[in-house]
Amino acid sequence: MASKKNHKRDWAGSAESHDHRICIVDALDKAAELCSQRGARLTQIRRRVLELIWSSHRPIGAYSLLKVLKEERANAAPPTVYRALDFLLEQGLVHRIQSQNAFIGCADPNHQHNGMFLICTDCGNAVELEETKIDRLLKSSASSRGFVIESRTVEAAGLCPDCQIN
Amino acid sequence: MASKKNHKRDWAGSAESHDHRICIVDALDKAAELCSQRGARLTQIRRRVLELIWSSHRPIGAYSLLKVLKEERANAAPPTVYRALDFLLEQGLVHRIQSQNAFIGCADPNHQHNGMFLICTDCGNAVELEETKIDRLLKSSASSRGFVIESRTVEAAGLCPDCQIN
DNA sequence: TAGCGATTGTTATATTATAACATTTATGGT
DNA sequence: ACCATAAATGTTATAATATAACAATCGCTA
Repeated sequence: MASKKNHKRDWAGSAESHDHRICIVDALDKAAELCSQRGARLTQIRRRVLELIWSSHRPIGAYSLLKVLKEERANAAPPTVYRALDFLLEQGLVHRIQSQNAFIGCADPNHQHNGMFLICTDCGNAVELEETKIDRLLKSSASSRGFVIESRTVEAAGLCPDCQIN
Repeated sequence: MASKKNHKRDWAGSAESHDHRICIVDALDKAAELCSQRGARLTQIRRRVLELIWSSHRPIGAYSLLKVLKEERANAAPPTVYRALDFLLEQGLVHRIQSQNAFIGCADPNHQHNGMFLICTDCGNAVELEETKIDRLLKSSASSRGFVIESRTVEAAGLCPDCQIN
């Protein structure tokens, strides 16, 4: 009957590897600080959406966010979420995972960058990499064809250490 | 009045850099050969969808394909296109461009691989790279975290040589 | 040529995302 | 404090992408 596992235990993510509550608080604090420095307004909605996104290390979709928001704010609608996401993306506080049409918190919002991710196909968790070498290679490969890169998507799917055990 | 250019001339793509008709014919021939070898059926619909995808070097969306198909086959519907796309993706004859929900012909269908692309934000053309170094780096970066990659997406957006001129 | 699996037809619907316009809220200048 | 303004949010509608489910047909082979 091949029961499909669906880990709560987390490689990147939750109780067993770290206290995720701190993860969330840190992310929100840093976001508040950055927005303040930039004169950008981290409103209630935006802050709450960011918090929801940080509620796990799994990318989360716009309509999942909406579902939760609706319980708290009866008039939440798709634009409510998408506008908040637009803001958070602009501020570099979250990244979009193109292969999933979903969103995840940025690990290092201090400097603007496109994320680079390892995404577990089993537990769903994602970790952000910073591999300057890959960017350099990609840039030089592009350059050799006269192409100038403005942004890029790098997403790898596979099995995280925890999920390989099974 | 900043008129928006929209090149027909092509870096990767059409009349000025190569005879694209040959491009299409080659792709279809190779697809037929591969499918035959594999005992996979390149039916009329599948062949036609592949041909439409190869009609330019721009990634094309499922509903653009559908629009054309409908002119030829009154009963074409979304599943018609998506099934053909599923087949072509399985056979490695096309790649999905995640950042655009669109599809493009595979430059080298002989060996199964995920594509790696440079996509011009101006003219829309895409070229497929093969950078084994990037894959090696990504693999080793994943490996150092105990992660095993099964597939990946690498897409860079920017300006192709032609479109930088303006 | 009967049976079977693969392919296609058909209808309906799920999921993701944006357009357009109305209303409310926050903020700086006076 | 008050007003003008821009920014943010509310609201309704719809566009764009993708899949589910079941029926009909096709093509191979036993």
